Amino acid sequence: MSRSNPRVLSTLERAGGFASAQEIYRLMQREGESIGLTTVYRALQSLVNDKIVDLLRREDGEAIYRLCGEAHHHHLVCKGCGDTVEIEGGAIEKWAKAIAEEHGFRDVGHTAEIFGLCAKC
Amino acid sequence: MSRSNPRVLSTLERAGGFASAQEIYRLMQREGESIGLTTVYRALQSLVNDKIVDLLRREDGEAIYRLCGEAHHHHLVCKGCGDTVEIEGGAIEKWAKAIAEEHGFRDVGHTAEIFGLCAKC
DNA sequence: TATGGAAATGAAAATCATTTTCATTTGTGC
DNA sequence: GCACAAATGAAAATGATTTTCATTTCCATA
Repeated sequence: MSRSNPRVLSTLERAGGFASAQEIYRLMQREGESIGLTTVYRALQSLVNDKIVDLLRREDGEAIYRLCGEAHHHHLVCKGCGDTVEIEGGAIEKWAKAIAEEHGFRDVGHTAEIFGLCAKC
Repeated sequence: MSRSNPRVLSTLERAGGFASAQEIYRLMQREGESIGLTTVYRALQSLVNDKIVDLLRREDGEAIYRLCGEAHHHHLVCKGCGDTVEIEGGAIEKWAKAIAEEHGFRDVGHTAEIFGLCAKC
């Protein structure tokens, strides 16, 4: 039953604990690992079932997988050059939690991103 | 320039202000409206650009469009039933602004969404 | 050590939302 | 009426994800 392929999990870890199925597949290829795309998808599904990774969505709808418990962070992205800064979101975490509780929600996650023009652009 | 087809907007309203492009298309077909799927997509994109509707994602990644008020707000979305609550984000506005300034960014916007399971699910 | 079946694998095809292309139609000002 | 821009939509392209199915790998047991 457990199709949680350890090579896929380890690649996700190496990717910074955050990547799409396609990215993981490409990464494994580049590293000379022999694996099929189908297997990557199945392994990720299995990891989600086992609650070892979270399934989120990018803005364009593509599925991205994140290791559970991975300290998650947010991004400050430049609209001009695409430069990205990882930021801590302590304030956000509290805000999300408070709002969710207020409305009776549980099992709560969130996404937050800031975008603008960096100093250079 | 304005491709905000009024028939599409009115169908989205009739659908309860919440539907996917495919659903709107099917609904219009069923009602005997003659329209192409492409036009539905273009009209929705245009409505999103004009900030007349919000673009969200279902669990499976499909885009769903939702009528929204003018005021900038955030969403608390139920992963189970898709129920959505519009929330004020005063804290977020300040946080985003502060972080952006700290890194020398200007012309700043942000996105933030909270998701979880609502009381009913 | 064989062997039989269950689980895992992956290539290729299928699916499905969305976007692009491009030829045609519609609308508007002159 | 006429020219030209904008709108339309059918069909093809795209891209992520899932399904199919034949093959391979494991593993327990004879």
